[in-house]
Amino acid sequence: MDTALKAIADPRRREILRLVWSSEMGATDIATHFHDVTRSAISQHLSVLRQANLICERRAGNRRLYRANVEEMVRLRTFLDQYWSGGLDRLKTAAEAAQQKKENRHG
Amino acid sequence: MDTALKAIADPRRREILRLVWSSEMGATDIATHFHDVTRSAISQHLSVLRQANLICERRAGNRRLYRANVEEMVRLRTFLDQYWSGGLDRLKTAAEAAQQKKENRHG
DNA sequence: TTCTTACGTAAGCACTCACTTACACTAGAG
DNA sequence: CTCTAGTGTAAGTGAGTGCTTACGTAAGAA
Repeated sequence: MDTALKAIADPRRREILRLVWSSEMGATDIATHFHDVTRSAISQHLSVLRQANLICERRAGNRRLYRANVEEMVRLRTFLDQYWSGGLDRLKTAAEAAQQKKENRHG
Repeated sequence: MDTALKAIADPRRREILRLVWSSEMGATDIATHFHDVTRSAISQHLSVLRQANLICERRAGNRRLYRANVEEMVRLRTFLDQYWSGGLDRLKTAAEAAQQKKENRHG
């Protein structure tokens, strides 16, 4: 989970994820999308994303097709959502404490 | 924004944020919460969080009270939400493309 | 003033990261 | 087999990170 979070903390990798989110793409196609960086760098970014389980790889003859692992991204999103809401809940805890007591007495 | 994302990618900093989310805490109090790391390390983590604008600092006599900058965290959450939903939208784009054309002609 | 508490910060170290160049490999075409 | 397109990977580099120890500083107590 931490690995995934660090993986998406990099803007280049987020861009890669966007590229392969809805459609499969070969590594070279992905690399061609970035003009300020080497194909090798992109390949290593793909490695990081693969290790974080954020992308899936499929081999087709010569090529390797990548697509985002939406399941894992949803898990990541859920994790963050719980983190946020956990914090937000604390903000309300004091205010809700009395309220919940009342509700309990009324229930 | 990227700075903030990298800041919360560290579990220790996420824990710190949780601590100061709902209540102010002094730096030493925060450090005391972690038994496997020095007060100095925590101070540097606080620096990172401050630079990412994720915490606010208030001075009270000798002490420095920290609290989470909820506004910034909400901004970060919104940014990620747009990122996720942007990806999910792409999943539906093909299906919706024809639909939207129809709607435009009808409008 | 001196002492203590509560903190930041510089210096150094081991490690990781993003990147490049260079090379190795695999699959198909000829 | 050779040639080429598509791709991973080793090696090296400069920058950044997380940590520690050691020191510096601001605020109040005695």
